[in-house]
Parts: sequence; C-alpha cells; structure tokens
Amino acid sequence: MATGHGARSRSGGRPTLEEVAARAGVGRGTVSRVINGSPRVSDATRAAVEAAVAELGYVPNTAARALAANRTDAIALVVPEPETRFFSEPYFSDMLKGVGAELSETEMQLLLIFAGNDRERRRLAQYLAAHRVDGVLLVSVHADDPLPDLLAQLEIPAVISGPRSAAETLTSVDSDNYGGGRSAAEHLLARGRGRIAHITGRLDVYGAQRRVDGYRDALRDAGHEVDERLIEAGDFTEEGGRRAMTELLARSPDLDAVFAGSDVMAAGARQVLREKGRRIPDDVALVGYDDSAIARHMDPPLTSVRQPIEEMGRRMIDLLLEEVADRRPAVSRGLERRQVVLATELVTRASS
Amino acid sequence: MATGHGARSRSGGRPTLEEVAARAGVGRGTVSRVINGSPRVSDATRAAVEAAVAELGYVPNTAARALAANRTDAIALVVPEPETRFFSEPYFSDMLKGVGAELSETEMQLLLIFAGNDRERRRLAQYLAAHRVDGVLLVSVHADDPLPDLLAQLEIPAVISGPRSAAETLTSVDSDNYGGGRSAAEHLLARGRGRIAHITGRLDVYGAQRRVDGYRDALRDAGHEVDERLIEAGDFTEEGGRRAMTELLARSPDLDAVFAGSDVMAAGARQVLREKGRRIPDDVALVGYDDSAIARHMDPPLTSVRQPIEEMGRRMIDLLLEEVADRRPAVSRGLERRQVVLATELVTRASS
DNA sequence: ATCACTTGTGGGAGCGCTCCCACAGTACCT
DNA sequence: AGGTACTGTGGGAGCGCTCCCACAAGTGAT
Repeated sequence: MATGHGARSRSGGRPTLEEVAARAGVGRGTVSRVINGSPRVSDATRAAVEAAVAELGYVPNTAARALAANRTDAIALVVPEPETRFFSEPYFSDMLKGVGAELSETEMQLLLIFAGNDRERRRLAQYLAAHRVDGVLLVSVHADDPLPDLLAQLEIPAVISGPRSAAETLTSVDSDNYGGGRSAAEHLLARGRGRIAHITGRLDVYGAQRRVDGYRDALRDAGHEVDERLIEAGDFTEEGGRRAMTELLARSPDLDAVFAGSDVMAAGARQVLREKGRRIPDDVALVGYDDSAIARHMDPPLTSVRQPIEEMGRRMIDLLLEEVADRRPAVSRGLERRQVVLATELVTRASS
Repeated sequence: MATGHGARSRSGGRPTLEEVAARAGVGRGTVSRVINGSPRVSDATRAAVEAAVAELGYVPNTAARALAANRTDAIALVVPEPETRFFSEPYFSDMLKGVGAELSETEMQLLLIFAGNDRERRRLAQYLAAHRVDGVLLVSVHADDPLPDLLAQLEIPAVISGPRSAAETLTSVDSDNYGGGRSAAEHLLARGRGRIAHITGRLDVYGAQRRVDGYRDALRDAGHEVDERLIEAGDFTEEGGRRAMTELLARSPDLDAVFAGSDVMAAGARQVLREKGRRIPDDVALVGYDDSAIARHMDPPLTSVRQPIEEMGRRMIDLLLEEVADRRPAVSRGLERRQVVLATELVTRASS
C-alpha cells in the first residue's frame, strides 16, 4: 500500500474535514466551527456534524491545523539542569504534577525539555527558533542564563518560576521567599533563641537572597542586632551545609539556633552539630527549607518552610495559557509585569 | 547565536523555503533537497543554498513538513504508570537517559507520556489515533494491557521493553532475566549454600517468571531437587518481601540463602531475617535484583543482578527508528520477530 | 549522428486545516 | 416600504512544505 499522492481512496486513510462535511451534508467551514466549539452554529447542524464525526471516527490532523492556524498546541517545560538532578529533586516532580494536572484540562501537549549541557542548549535554541511550541515554562533558571532573552527576542510567551532578580521582566510565579525566611527566624525567636545563625543558599539565586532578607528583617524587627558572623553562605548541597556549619561553630560557638536555606543543607549541618556534641533541639534548634522528604525522615524530624510547588506549577500554566491566548508576551503588549507570589507555610517538627 | 536581523525578509515573519530559494537563485525543490540532505545536488548549488539558509536564519516549519510528508519526527515514551512511580524508580530515569542519549543524534523529538489512570489512557488513545508520533516506546507493560494491540491496529511502529510473554509479537528489548536468575542461584550454590529460597516478583510479569525458570534450572543442573516450599511469590514491594520471607522461614527454617526477585523485596526480607535473629550472610546469604541504590546502601551491601537499562533504552531507540524508517511495524512486513536480549551482570557484595 | 542513460534542477499539485469574505435568511427598527 | 443589523452557512485562498514529473545538459555506447 504505497502512500502515494492522489492514490488517496475514501476507504484507505483517515477521514478528513471534507469527508465529514460531505457526510453531514454541510460545508467545510461549518465542520471546522463545530470542531473548534464556535458558538455560531445552530444546534441541529452541530448535532449532524457531531454524528458524522462519530461515525467516521474523525480525528483532526494536528499538523494541518498547526500549519493553517500558526500554532502548535504544545508548550515546553524547560529544565536547565541535567536529567539526574531533575529526577533526584522532588521540586521538579511536584512542579510537573501541578503542571500536568492543570494542563490535562486542555488540549495542550506538554513537552519536557532538558537543557543541561551546551549541546542540549543549542538544540533547544533551534527548537524555539522553529517555534515548535506556543509557550515556555522556565524553572530553576540562573541569573545569567540567556534563555529568557532569547525567548523575548523570539516573542515566545514564557513564564518563569523564581524571578532572576527584582527587575525580572518575564511573567513569574514564585513562593514568598522573603516571608519564608522571615517566618523561620520569627519561629526561632518565639522559641526563645537569641543567637540564630543562617546558612544561605547560593546567593546568585534571587530566592536565596530574599530568604536572607526575611531573616534579617525578622531579627531587626524583634530588636536584635544582625550579627554578620552568624551568616554563612552555602550552595544548597549537603557538603556545603557541613562546611558552613563547621565555619559557624568555629566563629560563634554560642549560637543556639540555625536556619538553613534548604533541607539538604540542614542535613549537612545536623551531621556537624552531632559530631560536635550539640543536641537538637536542646542545644541548637534547627530549621530547614523546602519541607522535602528529608525533613520528615530526619532524626529528629526537621522543622521546615513548605513551598506550594504544585500550586506554583498550576499558576504558571494559567498565566502562560493566558499569554498564549493573547498571542504574545505580556511585556510586549505594554502591560504591567505580572508576578504571582504564593505564601509559604512553616511546618513545625521536633528539631526546633 | 545570531539570527540575522537585518537579513530578515519583509513583514518580519520567518523566512520560508521559497524565500531561501529566491535568495540562492535556485528552485524550491533544490532547497528542499539540500535541507533534507539529498545527494542529488551539485556541490556549488548546495553551498549557495547553505549560505542563503545561514543569511536568512531559515528554520524549517515543522508543521508544514509534517503535513506534506505525513510524518511527525517525534516518538513517544509511554509510561503506563502514575508519575509518582516514574520518579521514584531509577529504572525509568536510567531508561530515559539511554533513550535521550541515542535520540540526541537525530532530529527526533521525544515525548514523555504518562498513562497511569483511565483519563490519561483515553487521552493517549486519542493522541495515537491522531498519529501525532511516528513511533512508540513502551516500558513496563502488564500482560493484559490493550495498548500494544491498539498500536498494532493503528500500524504505529512500537518497541516494548520486556516482552509480555514468550509469544510477544512486538519488537522487544529485554535483559536476560533467565540468565540473571540463573546466575544468582549459581552464585549462591558456589558459595556452598544448599537450601536456597526464592522470593519471586509478580508472576504476571514475564520477566519475573523467567527469573524463576533460571533459578530452577541452576539448581537442577547442579543436581539439586527443586523444593517448591522454598519458592514464595512476592509482588516487587517491600511489604511483599517481608510477607514472603516470614512465610518461607516458617515453612523452611533451615534455609541458608534467599534470592529475591528485586532489591526492594530483598530489603523487606532483610528486615524479617534480622528480626528473627538470622545473620547476613553468615546464617543466610541474600541476593537481590536490579542493583539499585538500595543494594549499595543496604547493611550489609547487597549482592544483586544488574540489568543494563541505559543500554536497553539505546537499543530500543535503534530498533524503533529502523521501523519508523521502514514506515510500518516489522510484523506487518512479514519479517521475523525481532527480540534483543542483553546480558545481565552479577554484582557481588557482602550479603552473600 | 542517434539513442539511452544519468545527474541536476524547476515547479505544479497537493497535504488538511483555519481564516475570512460573501451572502441568504430572519428580525427589528424607522 | 426600506434600512440596518445580526445569525448561520459555504467555500476560496492560502499556510510552507514534500513529492514527483518534466526537462535540460552531460556522458557514453552504438
């Protein structure tokens, strides 16, 4: 059965719009309107078309639609990390869950694209240049990443999770890192701790900076001087947490609490505290960030700041679909920047 | 990457084949041939076209190509499981790694599709009916899954990892489960164990059956009678492993080795053995299957059968791309069934 | 010189859809 | 009565590509 041109017989291939139209005794345009849910069709006609569609088992040809309408009905979730991290961090799977849930309401197709190395990034650039998606979801983007600019230049709608800076131009969805940092510090203050150290995340990540800001303001507002020797930069890794904790204990042996910018770093800090004979929470109270599985399984269970990641995924899709519907990025329409910030929640456990 | 702004043709749209042809002073067909790597183009013409492509920043329109050529340049990796399992099991991420690596050599796009519940499955069926992918990779399919039949009916090329039975009609790639089971048993025999129990995986999974077969034959070939009371069915879960182990110990307290059909079940078995005061490996030697992270981190580290999952992913892509190139499933071409079986490897650790 | 190939090339004819204009029919105003 | 809306409908004109046929030019055998 050669799939040659012209050799297209009625019984052979998939039915087309034209065939459905003939069967229903209407025109091509009318069938198209029914398929696309236009209100400008009488009930009788609509019923006839739907019957024909069902009888023939008609399924629209996506390629033809994409070509004619100049849209793809697909959006990409771009992960600028190697796949390994994607699978190991619950952040991504939670995000994907929210995104998938929200998207399943629509006809949109989700593409998962990794851009962890140069080769993959070149591929991605090619991909975007070909406009193979209607919109892009960007997660976990570093401050100096050129991707957002490329997107803007190509006029592809995009939503970013975690703005790169206070001046982020893309529509963004984020959790309230400032409030999260603040609530962690306030919680420790309320527990009567006076020497609260902070192990920060990578400070080129905007959210990590904001957590520090929240921590500082909480202390200040409570009438405490912020002691810079109680702040040590980490890098979100367990090893970084160990290193920072060691540093902090050496510098300020009198600390009585630690707020770590991630659960993983808190795990590192915990090891060092144990080694040095500090009891948790008796001698040193410990608070983490992310409320990941680590927090629940730590000994003692770790108090941590929960981010509504799944919800973030959902909101990102909502915003992106709006922009896709408007057919261009919000900024180039001259609208105000759109930023959604979702509240965090402190989950109190035995470590504080 | 600098897309030539100045060179952009009028109306600001993306350049088309036609425009490239005009610029290069050739016909549309010639540009198409160059783009698609046809050998029937003179070197001079090819160079001229390539220059025009570069100057205009031409990128082919995928939708137009798909419509005209009746192909999508995309393949789907279908995971008939909820996303949760996908992320928690290293099997999938290893598979994805192999698949991704092999695919990055091509222009093919990989789609990750979950079909864990009825709703998702209906969506998938619709998706396949619309022929939105050129081929499908099926992983972890149960014996009674209707998906393979649907694929055959739609004449969509597909490759399955782990045949559903000895009579599998789809092209398949699998690891040598028989050999793996055999090597586990032989290893324990070589260690001088005589009462070797086996906790099987779910027996509706063909691979689990094959492991049992390998285990039986190894014992028989070594001159041992196979004692049916030493075989207990599990279900691949930790709880199942505990249950089976409890059963086995009650039935045959004299067992001196256990071969579990998965590392997770081995972990369950280990707990029970500990509770009952059996030392590993002194009293009871333990061997698992999968060589997952669990095996390396168990106390004592678990001897386990490693499957080359990444390699399986690569081979699946190879086979699938061949079938896609041949434009139809191998079976309907009347070719012999194609089955690739990759060797397993026993990784010996302290538990045996 | 003729014929039979081969190689390289141009361009017509679609692929199956959406968009949009034209227009008949109806309804409600002046 | 004519005018002005709207509603529902049909179908032409593409979207940007691939496929394939036609054909010019070159090559070698007869």
